[in-house]
Amino acid sequence: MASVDETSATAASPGSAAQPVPRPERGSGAQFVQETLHREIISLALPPGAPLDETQVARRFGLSRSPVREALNRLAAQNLVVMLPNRSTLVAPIDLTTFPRYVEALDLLQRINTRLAAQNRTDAEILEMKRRAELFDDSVARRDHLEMSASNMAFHMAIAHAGRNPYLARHYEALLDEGRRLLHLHFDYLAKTEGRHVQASEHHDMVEVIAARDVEAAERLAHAHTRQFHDSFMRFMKTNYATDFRLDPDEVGPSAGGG
Amino acid sequence: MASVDETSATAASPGSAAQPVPRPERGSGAQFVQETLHREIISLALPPGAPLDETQVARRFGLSRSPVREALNRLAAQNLVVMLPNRSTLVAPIDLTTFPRYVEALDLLQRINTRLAAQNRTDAEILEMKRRAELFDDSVARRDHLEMSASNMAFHMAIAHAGRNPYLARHYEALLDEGRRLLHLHFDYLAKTEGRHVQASEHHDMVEVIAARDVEAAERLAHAHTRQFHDSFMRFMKTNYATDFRLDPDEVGPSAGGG
DNA sequence: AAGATCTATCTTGTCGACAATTCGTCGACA
DNA sequence: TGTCGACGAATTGTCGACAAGATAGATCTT
Repeated sequence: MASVDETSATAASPGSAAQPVPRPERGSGAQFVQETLHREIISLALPPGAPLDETQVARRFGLSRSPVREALNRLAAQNLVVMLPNRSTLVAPIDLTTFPRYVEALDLLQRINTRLAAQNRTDAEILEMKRRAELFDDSVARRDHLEMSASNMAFHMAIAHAGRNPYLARHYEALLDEGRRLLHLHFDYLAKTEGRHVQASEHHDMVEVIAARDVEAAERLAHAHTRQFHDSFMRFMKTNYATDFRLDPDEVGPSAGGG
Repeated sequence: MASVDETSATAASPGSAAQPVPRPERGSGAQFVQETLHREIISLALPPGAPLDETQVARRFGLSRSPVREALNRLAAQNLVVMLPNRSTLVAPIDLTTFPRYVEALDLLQRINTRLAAQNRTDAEILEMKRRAELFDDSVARRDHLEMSASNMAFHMAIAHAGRNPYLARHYEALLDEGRRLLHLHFDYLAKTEGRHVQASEHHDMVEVIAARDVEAAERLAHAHTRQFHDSFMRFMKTNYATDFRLDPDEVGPSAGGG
């Protein structure tokens, strides 16, 4: 199911891939487990609420429980799994009732980071943003969902890094990463119901105003971008989960409007 | 600075910083290690850059390396320690050059959380805020530095919880926790140079405007509160580290969320 | 027969041990 | 005398095993 990217190019490893038996290189055992589980959780291959038995995961990766436990701990710190004390650990459930709160937070961080990028960006960072935007376009063309959410996040993180505030960038990154599961939910919906409506041009527009150092326009576009995601996801919710979810109709971003 | 060498603490030495008291508490040894180290790092009893040898920490707590490793992993997720791969793990250094960036992030989160609290607070939460504010006053009166930074954080988190956005509250909490080390640096300075200038009344003022649901005043006070911390810390920096630190004179909080 | 209790099994938390890697020191050589 | 290489010590990453706590099923009681 999931593509196996070889993180280890060890000696004498010609082409062995796509097996639950990776190369247990010293020091990278836990990291490999973490990255693999991360990918599978993000892509919803591991559905929310699925139990993650330490022994079973250890057997699957051909490792002992120690590196698995370490990987689970790190994933728990990212809020991707929840570890019940003395009980099983399971993939973090998605609480859709907090979606408006999530968008509220995402909107704020997206706006401030994009705004700061317009203030502080260098020319080299503009080129990097363009490269990331094109990589996102490529993944969209290939309909590679995992690559889409990954390259989308990479694009926005390129902006955040240009903003030069590691604290805001870190929190923004955490929010984006958590939101990738929602994106995948969204992707499945778009693939099943109608043609994809991904507004790739928005990314390029954002780069343009950042390059022009237009601070206000950058924040406005960032806000619109969040809102686009919000509206699209709400449509998805209304059609699929037709039950009254009481997703309250708060405006996205409390004092954002108009700027 | 006053480096506290805790590595020499053995089984029978009641050290000042490192208490070798072994806790036979069954079921949550790792949590105890985490909380103890957290406290000692926050209070600067474990100075930034101090090495944390797994074996030594394990010996100190009378545990094996497994729970210690788990505790260190969680602390690493909180950016309180850094784990060099295949090498020692040490207490996270404090990069004072990023202080303006830190304040920038703290200001934003403080303003939005306080603003949301003014919007969404209940009467019970107002009472809780008042209780927390008084607990802070008590700790100030007792000159208990650890309690001061803890109760200050608890007060602001009471506000954040009233704001009803768990994502913004979580990031705010992380920033406050990271900032506690700066507060302790600050406390030492205040104790050594002049009488304490802690504006305890600011907390009560904040509660008042939140109780009155005055959204704009709440954000304004939150901003002023951050600025107070910023200015005070900058004075501390200028006197103690008289070197040209190039702490850039950016305005605290450019024009981010405010409308 | 329904509910509570006890037991069997499973899972986690912790432990001690081993292997691999890194760092410091010593020695050799130009 | 300065630089390079090897050896040794120390620390981390990983492993298998054991005990405590929890879950589920079976048994007993009313």
